[in-house]
Amino acid sequence: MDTAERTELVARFTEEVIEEAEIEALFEASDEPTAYIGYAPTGEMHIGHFTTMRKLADFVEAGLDVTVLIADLHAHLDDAKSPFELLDARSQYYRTAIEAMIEASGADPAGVSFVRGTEFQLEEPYTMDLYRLLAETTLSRAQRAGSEVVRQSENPKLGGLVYTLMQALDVAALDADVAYGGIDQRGIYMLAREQLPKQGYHKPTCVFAPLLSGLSGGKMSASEAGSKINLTDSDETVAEKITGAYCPAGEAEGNGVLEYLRFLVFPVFDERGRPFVVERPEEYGGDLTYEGYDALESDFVSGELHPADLKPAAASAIAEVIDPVRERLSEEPELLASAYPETHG
RNA sequence: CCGCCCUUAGCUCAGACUGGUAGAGCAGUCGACUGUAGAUCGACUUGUCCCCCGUUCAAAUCGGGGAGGGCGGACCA
Repeated sequence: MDTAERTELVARFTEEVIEEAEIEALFEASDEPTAYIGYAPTGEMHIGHFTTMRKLADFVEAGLDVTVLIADLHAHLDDAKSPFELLDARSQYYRTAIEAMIEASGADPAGVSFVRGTEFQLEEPYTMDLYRLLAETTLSRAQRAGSEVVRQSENPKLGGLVYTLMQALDVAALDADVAYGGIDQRGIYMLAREQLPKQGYHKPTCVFAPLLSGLSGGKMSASEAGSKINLTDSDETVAEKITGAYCPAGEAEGNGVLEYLRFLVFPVFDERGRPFVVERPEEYGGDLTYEGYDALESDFVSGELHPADLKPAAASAIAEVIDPVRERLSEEPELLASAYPETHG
């Protein structure tokens, strides 16, 4: 694979890359540049995480050395979303779920390294850097950088601001050439690009995944069960949620069903060499088969493909993609039970 | 250490002064209408009124104590 192909693989299905030329330069300079993505083990993982994780398969295939950070300290620093006592359990659950998603995406999870925040964030080089950054960053700068990531409340804690600076520092601590995450992470990594060089580290290249729309329209909401599909949802539950999803005919913008197909189902089906089939009554024109997303979207936008026909097909495809992850989690029910005692205990 | 304020439905809050066991908006559920969903109509559901004790025939409401949260003041050799 040449540099152009590797770069294209890294950049596909992303929301933004800063800067693509830097990716090319990385591949030119090193045979195996490093990339990292961090997750604070807070709430249960869902399909949104899956679409973001799926890209790690692209990274691995492009020859990046990928590290996944399980940011356990962050999980508590962000408004104590995860109590200290549950950090171990949730970290284990996250790791297993993420490995399952990577594997379901067609990559070997053994090729991805896992690190927990507490393994290095309490050590001296890191903490000294943190204090330096703390001393040099204004409240409003940190506030702005983390506003899309850290929980915003009427009475914000200092932890949220420290969280933001720590994440910027994580990039350097893990020696990552590429910082990857959802587009909501943009503010933090822009701070990293701005501040890390001042502390003698290199400026990280950033790759951002899109944030998918919720099934009820608008943004996906963790607190709204019907707006997202969980990794543990049964086929029936997936079907119910997709059936109830906001899905205006002919409209691709903000259409969660189409987005799930585009960013999750098609890439995974493509990896498996499998087409996406829409079963449709003869009355409406009979079955349709799609090899790629673009053809489906143009049929949908033109009105050729009706939401009522698309939904059942999308539901079973999504269920199929999620299935191995759900299986994996159900093999070890104690993972979820101890990570979320209130809901799975 | 001192003082003041807040705590009512999943969420945001009204009701408290002038005691009679609780309301609105949003959310949610269900119908109607669309070959999906949404929007729009129509209907419906939801509560340890933060906890304990007391006054009273009767306490979300009054009195005392406590918990949690917020704000301010003081202290600064």
